[in-house]
Amino acid sequence: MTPDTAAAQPHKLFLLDAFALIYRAHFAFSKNPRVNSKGLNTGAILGFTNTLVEVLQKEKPTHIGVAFDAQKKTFRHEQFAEYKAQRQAMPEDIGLAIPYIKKIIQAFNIPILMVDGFEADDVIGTLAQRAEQQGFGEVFMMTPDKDYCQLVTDCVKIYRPAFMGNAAEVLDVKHVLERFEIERPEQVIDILGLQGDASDNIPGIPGIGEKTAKALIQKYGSVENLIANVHELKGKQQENVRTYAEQGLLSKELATIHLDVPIEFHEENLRLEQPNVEQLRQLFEELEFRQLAARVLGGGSAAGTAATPDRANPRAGSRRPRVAEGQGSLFASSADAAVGIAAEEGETGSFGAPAGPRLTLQDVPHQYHLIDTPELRQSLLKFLLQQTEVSFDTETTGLDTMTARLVGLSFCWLPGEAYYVPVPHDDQAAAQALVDEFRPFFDAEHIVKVGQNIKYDLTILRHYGVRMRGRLFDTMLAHYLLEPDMRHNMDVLAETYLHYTPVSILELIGPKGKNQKTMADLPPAEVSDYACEDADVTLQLKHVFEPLLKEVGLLDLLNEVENPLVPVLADIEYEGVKIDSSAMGEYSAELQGYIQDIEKQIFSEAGQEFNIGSPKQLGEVLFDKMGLGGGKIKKTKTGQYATGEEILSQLAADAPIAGLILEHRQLTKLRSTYVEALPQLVCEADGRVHTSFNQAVTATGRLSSTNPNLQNIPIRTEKGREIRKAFVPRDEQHVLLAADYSQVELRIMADFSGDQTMIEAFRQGLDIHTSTASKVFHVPLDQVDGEMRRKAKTVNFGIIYGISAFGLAQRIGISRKEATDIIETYFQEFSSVKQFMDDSINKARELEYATTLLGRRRYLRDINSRNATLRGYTERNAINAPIQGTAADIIKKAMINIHEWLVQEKLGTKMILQVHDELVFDAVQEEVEFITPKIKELMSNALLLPHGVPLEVEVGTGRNWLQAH
DNA sequence: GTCATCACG
DNA sequence: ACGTACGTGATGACG
Repeated sequence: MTPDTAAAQPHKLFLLDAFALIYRAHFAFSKNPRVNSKGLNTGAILGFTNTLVEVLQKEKPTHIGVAFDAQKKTFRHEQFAEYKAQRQAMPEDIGLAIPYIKKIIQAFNIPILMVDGFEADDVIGTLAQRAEQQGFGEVFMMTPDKDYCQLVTDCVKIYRPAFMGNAAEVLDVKHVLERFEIERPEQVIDILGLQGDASDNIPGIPGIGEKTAKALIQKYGSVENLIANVHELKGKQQENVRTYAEQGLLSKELATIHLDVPIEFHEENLRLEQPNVEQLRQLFEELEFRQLAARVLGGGSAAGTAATPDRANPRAGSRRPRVAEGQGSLFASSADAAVGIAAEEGETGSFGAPAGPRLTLQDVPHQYHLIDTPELRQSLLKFLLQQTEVSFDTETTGLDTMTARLVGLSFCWLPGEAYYVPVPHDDQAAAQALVDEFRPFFDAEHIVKVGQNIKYDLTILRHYGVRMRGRLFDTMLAHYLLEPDMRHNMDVLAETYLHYTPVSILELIGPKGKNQKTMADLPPAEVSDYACEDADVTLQLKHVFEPLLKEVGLLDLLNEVENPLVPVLADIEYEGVKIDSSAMGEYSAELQGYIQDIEKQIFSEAGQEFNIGSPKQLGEVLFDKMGLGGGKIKKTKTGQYATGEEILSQLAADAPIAGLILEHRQLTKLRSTYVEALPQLVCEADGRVHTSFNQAVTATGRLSSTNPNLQNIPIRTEKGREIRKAFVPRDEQHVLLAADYSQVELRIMADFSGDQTMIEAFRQGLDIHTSTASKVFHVPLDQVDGEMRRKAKTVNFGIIYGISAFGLAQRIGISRKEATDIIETYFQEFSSVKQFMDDSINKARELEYATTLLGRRRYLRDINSRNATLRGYTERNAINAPIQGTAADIIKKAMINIHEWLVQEKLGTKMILQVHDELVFDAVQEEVEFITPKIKELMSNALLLPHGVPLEVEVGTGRNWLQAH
């Protein structure tokens, strides 16, 4: 230790637990994996390196080391054969990542610490203790793992790196003692010894969880002392502790971090050195960590520093596989209409946004053409009409389809070659004329139109009178079927599947702000490359996705359901729904009156004024000031008082204020979310509200609705229902017609399980909840009372969701024992249902996904997880996803068929909403009689269930949505 | 931007 | 023994 450095800067040692950090990083990216152009999953590497860089830059350690677990078995395996036995093999992606991570650590000149027979925590613990004994400054053990809490002292702390939005956190002795409710940090191992740790396969003692463990250690201080005083315990607990005493001691031993690892602490070995910049540069380049490279190595002119290696990248030329399809090219060579590449160079980095250089188009051979004369347009059209498949994209002045104006059109039928047609956006008549020039293309039945989120383009063109014909192929939906729980942003798809980084729109029009530019503010020549690239990338994505879909049997679902649904949804959105704004205004005033009234009462009950809408203030008033809750006060995971429905309902029995708050919540919700918000979303042009249906967000295949969400308009309470009266037909000649599937999900479950009892009930047209109640409570149908039916209904829903006794007990307010009995009886009566649930889980365990009737998949990669909570959640998904997803398949099919029929019959009735099991129509009154049976028929027969359980549809009409039910 | 809460199927 | 029913989106509060 050199005296001068010691004086200048206090010592600060960081010891990193490599595997713990790597695993965490890997799973953080599991939702949107990062894959480089060689197909290597780089999530874990990037996550780990980011964490390392962040700690170096922010915490400025003077000393640092990274500990890895030994490859060989450790002493823990010898002590306890099952230790980590159930732990799954390391995911392959992590295995491949490790060598890179080690190289990066070495390039940083940071020592890697590894001792045969020991795990990283032992190594870190030993070094930390020896450092402290030598009077070294501060030591931080960098890990997300809670086992380390046992080691914390005044000098040795845990550093939990920033994660998923949470800031970095230092845990010191005080934190540990509070969290575990203990007196000395070593007692952490007593707690862990008793409660066990499922993920490490430390058994603990049966019957003891977190709470009991804390209580027992508070009283007895240690596992040993607890066992010595076992006679003081009662009943089952005493028996358990006696029987499993040895297992408890062994568990404690397993949880103990050993501080006798044969490793010396020499501060000079851990001193932070300068990194080997050249090695890092090479590694980052190989891994394609451009932003990170710029941050760590570049600093200043990011674009300048790394542009050279990228341009020299030997793989650059092969980035865009050219697929020889489509025919003919408008230009013989690129010389004719090459668009300014120089402009792009100038643009790069001008907003300061992208830190690293991105691959620019000059890396690849492409020909993007600006088509800006009548002659060129005619020529383009001629070529377009010769194709069977063309991708196209619209450029507009904004994202709001109701107000956006068209700025340009791009087309592509050969990968690498695209055409951009600027539209005179400041002259409506000229714009219309230009669109009309291309009408033969839009009308062409023989051309498959390919697009990314093509519903948007359809809607824009619809405002120019275009009704697209011919088949559609949406790359966003293609990816949605391949990876339903990921995002489907085109730039990310291009990176992942084409290993290509498109020009970001940010680079083109700048960041959001008050002077937000639009495409209309740029010269066509600048928009051209961007627009052409979008069409080009989209076409290439289609060529990647199509074979992938075929391989997994999803191509039919895409072509028969998702793609044909696009124009249906576009029409629904375009049509919109009429809202009676003045009725909303009146109701708003009425609600406001109730709210003020209740507010006064609440303040008088509380004896003070406060913000009722702030859960924080509310919790303080209720529990601190008023002392409600009688001891058992629940907190949320962030440590605030929980004040949810459930809690307040319980309090309402003895504290009137709780009921008032619930009422206040309900009314303010209705006011702000619906009554106030909806009239503001009425479109000026046509006085209607246009929601957006998102076809690619849910994991199960359902649609979702935003802006506004019209799938959650109130109906369950009286005051909420009132809002539905403001949803009205377009005029006196129309009515609202609502068609609902009755109990689709239960019917699907009955059918899938083949349960004869339940199928018979549906065949006979019985009320399914009453019928269930009769079976479960062993009473004749006519003796089922309301209470029994209510319980049976809850059970039926519970089944669909993957029931648990606890959940059922909570929901119908009975004991867990009673709930267990009900479930048991249910499964006796409906034994095939039980079989179906087990089969669903077993099948999912094998495949790691679940499927719907039409083959839609939901991946369930955690179904074999050793984390019981996660596994349980995934198992419930294995049961629910096929049911919910099949219901979605069915109604989507119905929508397509009904839409087609309405168009074909040239009817004036329009479909205007979908609410999962319900379709709403703005129906011409004279057509009602004609369409009602047909809609019923098309919905009932949209798909046939394998065992033939019939689908029933109820139809109603009225002067508003409420009446229509 | 995240959290807690609550509207719907 | 864990923790506890499936799927969404909008809001106001707060940092």
